[in-house]
Amino acid sequence: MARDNAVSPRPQTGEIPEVVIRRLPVYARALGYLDQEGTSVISSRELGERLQVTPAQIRKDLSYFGEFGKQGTGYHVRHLLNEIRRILGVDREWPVVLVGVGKLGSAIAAYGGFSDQGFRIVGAVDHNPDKVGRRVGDLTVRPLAELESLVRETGARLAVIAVPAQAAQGIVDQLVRAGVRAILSYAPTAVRVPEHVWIQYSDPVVALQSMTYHLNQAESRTAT
Amino acid sequence: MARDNAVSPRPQTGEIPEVVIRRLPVYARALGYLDQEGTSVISSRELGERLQVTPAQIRKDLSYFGEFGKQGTGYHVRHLLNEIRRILGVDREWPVVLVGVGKLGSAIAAYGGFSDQGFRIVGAVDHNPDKVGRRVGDLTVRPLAELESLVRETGARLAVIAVPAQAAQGIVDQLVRAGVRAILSYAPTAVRVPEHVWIQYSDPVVALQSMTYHLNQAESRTAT
DNA sequence: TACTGTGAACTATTTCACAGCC
DNA sequence: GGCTGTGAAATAGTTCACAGTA
Repeated sequence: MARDNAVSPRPQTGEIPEVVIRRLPVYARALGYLDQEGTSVISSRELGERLQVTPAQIRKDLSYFGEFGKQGTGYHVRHLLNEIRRILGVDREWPVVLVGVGKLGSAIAAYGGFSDQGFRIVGAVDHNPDKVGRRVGDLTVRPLAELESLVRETGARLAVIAVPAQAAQGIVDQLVRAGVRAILSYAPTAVRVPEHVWIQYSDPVVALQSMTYHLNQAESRTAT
Repeated sequence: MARDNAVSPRPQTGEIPEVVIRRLPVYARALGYLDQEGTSVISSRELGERLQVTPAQIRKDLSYFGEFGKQGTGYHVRHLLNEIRRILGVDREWPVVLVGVGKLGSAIAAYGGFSDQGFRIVGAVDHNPDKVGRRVGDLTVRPLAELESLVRETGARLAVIAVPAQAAQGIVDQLVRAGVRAILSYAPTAVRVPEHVWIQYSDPVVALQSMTYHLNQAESRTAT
């Protein structure tokens, strides 16, 4: 995964840490709710309480991108939200291709939460001929062979994959070849991507397994 | 989230970093595949290539828990896998309750990947009366009112929630009250939990949004 | 020779604490 | 008075580099 940053409109010094970028969407989401609730101004302390994050962290994170707050007052919710959305590039629509429409893939296709946030699933493909032609969400499933042309036609730079582990690397290679630059993978395996391509994994089993460690610890502590 | 560790069977010095614990399941998953493929021994370098992680990191991570390798050779796959499974506490079955059986929740209930890894979904509840009584996977959906008794009866310490943002905090509070100690949340919002309860979030939109930042950066670099 | 396990060095991230401002 | 923005200090995490060993 490429990590280099560069020219920016802000007087930014050096690199912006990846962890900071990962927190920005969380801030944006909370600000969206606050805005809906009619809150127009919020301090880093209040936002931090809501998100269970320290106020200093919020302020420091935002300071990488500019000065968005007002001393003595806090942040204007709507304004900060817009700024973060602009920074993240989510102030426009992103076409996304979906690979794999098994149970999880179908749920993703039907999930409204993407389009709400500007991610439009523009096509879905599946390896399984039985699935091809089926409707999921408002899409018709296309054959895997059409994956690369789908990416090229739609200009999608983002893909979500929900395929079995053995298929993942091959799919990723095809996506990359066709021009995809960021992949969210639900396949339970690690894959290799070139430097300029971003990948993120989401595996519920991995998440649960790291929590069982702590439950065990707590238990053995009690037992002692 | 509590972070304290304590007595341990190993000559372990101090705390084990949370990041290390999060990588353990990833190592375990890869070792499982290696074992299936018939690989019996692997070096940190080879495993690192597969996972796109430095060999030093793998060795360091494992060293928190003991000495599992052989100099000049590497690690015995099956043995290391068993050790990691034991460390994570996934060498036994964990009952899990599922809250919310909308599209995502149903996909989770039907997903075989959990039971393969020792997570058995022992019950599912939903707020919506229309969903109550339906079958998902091999479960019958129960009313939300039965959530606490379900947790108590099954002794579940783990929960997966897939509910709307507004419902999340209330559900979490009920789960905690009933004795749940770790929650995997697909609700698109942050919630508050007491110190002794672990929570992990998984929101695809958040994941995608942090990637669009980088795509934008790459684009503006090219444009300049 | 080819590897592990690990202190020590380095790098990254978080938190503190306070000047400056509304 | 209450809050932001931010250097500096403190912590946390990663990588190096090598002694030890099969």
